[in-house]
Amino acid sequence: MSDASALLKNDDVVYAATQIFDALSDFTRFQILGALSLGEKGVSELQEVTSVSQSAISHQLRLLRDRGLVTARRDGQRVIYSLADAHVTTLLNVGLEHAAEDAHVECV
Amino acid sequence: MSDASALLKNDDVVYAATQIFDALSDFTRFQILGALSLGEKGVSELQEVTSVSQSAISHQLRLLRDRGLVTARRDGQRVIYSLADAHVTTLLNVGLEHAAEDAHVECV
DNA sequence: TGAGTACATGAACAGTTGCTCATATATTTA
DNA sequence: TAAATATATGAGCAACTGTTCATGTACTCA
Repeated sequence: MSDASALLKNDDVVYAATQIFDALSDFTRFQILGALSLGEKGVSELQEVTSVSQSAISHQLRLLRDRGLVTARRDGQRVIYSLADAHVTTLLNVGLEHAAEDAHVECV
Repeated sequence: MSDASALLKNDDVVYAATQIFDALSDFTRFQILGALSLGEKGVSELQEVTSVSQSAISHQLRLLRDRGLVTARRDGQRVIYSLADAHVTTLLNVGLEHAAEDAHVECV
């Protein structure tokens, strides 16, 4: 249990935090991570969730992998992606909840 | 209490979430918000926390205000900024905690 | 009113981002 | 091995971002 005001003084921690938020700040990447939060998926399955090309998705997956948010394993011709850890799921959910409240979304 | 998988299907909510994360994805903005999480502050006080010009801070404060993350009130010559709601504090803390864990920061 | 202080704004620019297109690599099956 | 399928990569480009510089506005006090 760290104290936030102490962490704020550590520039490396602050920078690391901005990098996590940056990964979540793009629509395509958020869709990818959101889809993966429901279960591991191959690239072509992710393509059905987003509205961009296969190439664009691969580029974003590379970025997410480089930043440690997703992991990949090969399964035959396919490459299966998963979220790297529970942190990502937590952040996705917190962001979605708050966005939903701010936007006054009707709860169906 | 919303279900994340339902929110994921709502493009407006997803976009709103990315906008929140985007606001937190810049070093200067994160420093500003972090400072405000410890209490309201004027522009010149925020300048001591960051390493950029007064103009740059004002520009970022404008962005944060437009996105509803901070509020401002005038007090004489000064303009005092505060975090708009508890959501922002929560996200800051969650991001910092996770960044600290990922970075294996020593807990002093 | 005029000078001084605090903050905001517009223009301009270098650096970055996310995309598509074309092509390369890896794997399976005939 | 050749063709088909699945994914990755590099180049190139339009759009966006964060900054500084110069200047504008708002308020206070003498």
